[in-house]
Amino acid sequence: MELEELNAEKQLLIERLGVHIEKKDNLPPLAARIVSTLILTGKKGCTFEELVTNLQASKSTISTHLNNLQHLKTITYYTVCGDRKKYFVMNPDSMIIHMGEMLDTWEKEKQLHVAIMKYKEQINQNDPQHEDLHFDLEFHLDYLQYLEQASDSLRKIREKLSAKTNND
Amino acid sequence: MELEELNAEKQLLIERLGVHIEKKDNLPPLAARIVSTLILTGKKGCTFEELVTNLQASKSTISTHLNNLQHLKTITYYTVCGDRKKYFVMNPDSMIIHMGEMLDTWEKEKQLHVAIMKYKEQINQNDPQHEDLHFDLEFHLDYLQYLEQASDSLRKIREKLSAKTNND
DNA sequence: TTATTGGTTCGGATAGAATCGAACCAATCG
DNA sequence: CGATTGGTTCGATTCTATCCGAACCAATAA
Repeated sequence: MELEELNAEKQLLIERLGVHIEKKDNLPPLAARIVSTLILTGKKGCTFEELVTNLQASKSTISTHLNNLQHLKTITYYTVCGDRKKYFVMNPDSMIIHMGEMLDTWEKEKQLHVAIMKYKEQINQNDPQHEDLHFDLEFHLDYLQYLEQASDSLRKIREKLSAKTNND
Repeated sequence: MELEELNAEKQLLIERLGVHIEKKDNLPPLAARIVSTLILTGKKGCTFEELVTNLQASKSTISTHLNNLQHLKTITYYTVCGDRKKYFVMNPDSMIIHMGEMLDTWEKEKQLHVAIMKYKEQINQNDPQHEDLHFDLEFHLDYLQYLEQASDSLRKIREKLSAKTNND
């Protein structure tokens, strides 16, 4: 049966994607499984109950992680009239938000490299002999350049996604 | 005194860089402090004893982390004749190695996105009505493109660094 | 009103990461 | 030889992340 097969495939992908998200975003195992489930379920979303049974976890655990993920702006929910349940879905902006955080991190990393270079230059000047022991600054320059390029690339695709999301 | 100031500056930078490395590379606090100390100390390196006193940690902790970091190829050491001590320094290839790992991760991430897209396409085909609930594949295409661009950028700078390192 | 549904909150069990202390070992020095 | 230096190993300890169960609450249904 096609349907059975597709469902098995889905479970496999949930696990595979879950492991990946767990590492990449530093999330607890079950939080990552929630996210991967929502990604692979799409627009119709999942209810609290469905997550509890599908992930075989306790209500309390699911509840806590759902709240955390909402605070992180990773997920949201919608409701339908005459139905008390919440339908949880991925936040459509989550990727854009995540990219923004990445850019901030890289910005701070750049500032750190600049600060380190300043320190190393002073040391070098303070000790003009022992040139063999002088700090090598080129690495930091190269790394800064890399961060610039990566940031540019990320900024571009973020703009592109932003435009799309706003058009909906 | 200039020297005092510079040393204070160094301690601040060790802490600041340490926190950053701890998060970025997912290392234990003390391992990250070892790495940041070595980065800010440079070619002359640090001895076991210096690390123990400077980081105010136990010998066992320092020993364990030094061994782990060597296995991770993050650090190495050199020795001088007639001196039993090891002088620990950053592995000059560590950045290149780290970039290689990053590229591998991105490659796997790409494969995951491809697998997910295949799954979603099948679901869409299997259910031609309910177009409103169909999976949106564009995001994955955009993300794949981003990963490609980022990989290219990273590969370029890796080549550049490789060439330099080999010329020494 | 009572029962059910959908969900939250809190205390505690468990497991694993990170660090330490003390005993130990191997090489050199006097 | 005995003492010191440079470092390792391993068991104990501390700390924290993750998850669970049970009690609880608020809204709707009957």
